[in-house]
Amino acid sequence: MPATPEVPDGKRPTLAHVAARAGVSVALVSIVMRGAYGASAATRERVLKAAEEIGYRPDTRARVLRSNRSRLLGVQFGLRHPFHTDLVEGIYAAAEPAGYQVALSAVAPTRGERQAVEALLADRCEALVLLGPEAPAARLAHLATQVPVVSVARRLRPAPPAVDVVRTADDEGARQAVDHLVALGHRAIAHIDGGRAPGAADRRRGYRTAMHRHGLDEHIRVLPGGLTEDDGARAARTLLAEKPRPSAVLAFNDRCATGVLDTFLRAGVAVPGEISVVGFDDTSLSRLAHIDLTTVAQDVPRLAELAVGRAIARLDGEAVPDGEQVVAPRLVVRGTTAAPGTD
Amino acid sequence: MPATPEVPDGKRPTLAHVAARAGVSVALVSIVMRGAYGASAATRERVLKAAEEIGYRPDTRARVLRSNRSRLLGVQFGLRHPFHTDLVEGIYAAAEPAGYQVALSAVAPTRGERQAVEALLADRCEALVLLGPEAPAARLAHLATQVPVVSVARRLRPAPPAVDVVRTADDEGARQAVDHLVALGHRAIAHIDGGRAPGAADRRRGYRTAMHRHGLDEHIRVLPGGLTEDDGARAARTLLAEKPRPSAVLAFNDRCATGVLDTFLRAGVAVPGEISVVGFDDTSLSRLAHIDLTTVAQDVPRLAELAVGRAIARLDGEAVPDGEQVVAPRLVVRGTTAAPGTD
DNA sequence: ACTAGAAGACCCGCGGGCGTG
DNA sequence: GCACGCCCGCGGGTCTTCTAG
Repeated sequence: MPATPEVPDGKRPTLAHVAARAGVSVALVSIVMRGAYGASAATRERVLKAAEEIGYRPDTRARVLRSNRSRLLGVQFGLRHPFHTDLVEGIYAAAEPAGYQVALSAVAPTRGERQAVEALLADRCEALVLLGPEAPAARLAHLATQVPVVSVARRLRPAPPAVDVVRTADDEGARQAVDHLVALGHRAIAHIDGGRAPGAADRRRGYRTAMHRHGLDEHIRVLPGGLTEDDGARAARTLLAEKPRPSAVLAFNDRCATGVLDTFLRAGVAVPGEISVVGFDDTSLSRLAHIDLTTVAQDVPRLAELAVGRAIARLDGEAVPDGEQVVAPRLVVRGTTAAPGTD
Repeated sequence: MPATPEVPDGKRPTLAHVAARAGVSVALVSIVMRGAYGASAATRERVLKAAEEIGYRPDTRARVLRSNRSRLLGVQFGLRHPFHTDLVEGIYAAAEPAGYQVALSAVAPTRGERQAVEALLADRCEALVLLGPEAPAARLAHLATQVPVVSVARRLRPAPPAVDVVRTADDEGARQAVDHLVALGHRAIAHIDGGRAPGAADRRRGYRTAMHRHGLDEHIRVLPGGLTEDDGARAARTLLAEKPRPSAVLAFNDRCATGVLDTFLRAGVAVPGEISVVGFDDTSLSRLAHIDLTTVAQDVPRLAELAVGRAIARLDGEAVPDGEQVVAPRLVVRGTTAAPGTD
């Protein structure tokens, strides 16, 4: 029996198996598998053939162990947030061309942010990209002492040193929405907010400031909301019960806006005829033909690209200036907004 | 200068650093970190303190390399499918108590199933749990020669050897929906199908069979649909244009049903007054108060538990009988179904 | 004398077998 | 019998060395 059997039973083939089969050294197989310089074309072909035949597959875990780099980006996200899943798609698209792998760690009912991050770190991720993290700023700062940390869509005030923030100019987005509505002729514009959700404070502030600038202070109206459809529906029911109803509503996000829309439709309140509705995020939800929601788009590919780029820059030891990267939002006008009283 | 400096600059602390700091051997630290037997309480405390101080964190990749088991379950899922993300939550809940970690690999526009699976395998996952895989059965069979494979929600005919299938009795679910509608007095019940999506064929067949059993052959009507809201909306528009409209619609899934609902609402067609709508999956979408969709529930926790259980059983070398694990669906009656003509 | 191609030693961080006091 | 240390190997990358041309 040979020292290294060609077909290792139920076990995973290794470099040694390939080497034995191809009749070369292990080191040479390593060179070939990495596509590195130092093997002749003929050998290369023999080795690749042998690897193919026994179904060899490089073991990333062993590889990482040796080379001190893992080239792994850890991403924490919420399974239930469409905005997060959209971002994850963008992160894959940005990371892989840069030569980085992505490790996903979801936040779920049975799995908090702490666990999600611990898993990523134990897995040797070189940097952490956290989508809408709700952990205390101090915790993020502590993490950042161990590994580069990028907070996406969650502003941190005061900014802890070394924690990068990539976010949309939420206040500016709210302003664009208000400007649009005012230009259409609206005056009584209400805002259904996101409570303590990441970004909510800025959107609220942006709304208030914009209303003030238009001299509409007396129409400022912030209703408690949240980030789910139910939150939006609840706030919408409050509005329905009112005598002079606002003629337009800016919701915290698209999910919230969807809840508002649906509640109005069911109550026979025409949108945008009787009331205009604006969302936030431009998730796939709002783009659907039958929702057709006017919304403030976050530039997801750009956010993903910046987040990945920032993490990589830190890893490459570039002198990255502290400070946020703020991406401009863009209002997308669709079918849920119109001049008031357009019935 | 000591052989192993206590604070390894920017590097990750290892067992050796902890050992040096605590003044014990590396092996002993290993024992303590694993909570294994063989260390005195005093030593244990000293070691843990040292580890804490320098921020030591076990390296799963090295650990995996050493112990031939990785205790890692690879999960492939679609970021855009709420049903998948719900399942992922269930898989976390089922796997972690059983002592298995979960590795997520998403299918995205820039990342096909092939890439997703390759990443999982390179990462040394011991088994693969594929949610609604669309790869050819032959490919799945090939994978199964290397590692246990569980296909969730995708039936395989003929069943390849060694590929486990965990799925809902889709035909039975469609039957329950039809029975419910017939009991309410409906006769003209249409089905918006899912094309070639996993499960679509069975739901279509279940619908046809049920209609036939009720003597409603002449009312059988299958419209081409799909798994997104837009697909549902498109089919709904087709129905709107018809003269004698069906009085009820069974949609392929909840997303599709949502599209149908919205289109009807916008057209002023009352649901369930003029037309009843039934979805499939019971995703969080349908449970929302303002959608309140009657739907066929898939037992997500059970599916997740079976999928994980099956994978683990294979890994434990249990003699698992080939064959599918079929989970019963359960109709959840909510607000979108009623007797016909209840206006 | 110089180079491409190939081989061997050793290391990464950790866990287990076996030994020692 | 308990607490602990030494040594080796998991799979693969890197550095050094050796050989043939």
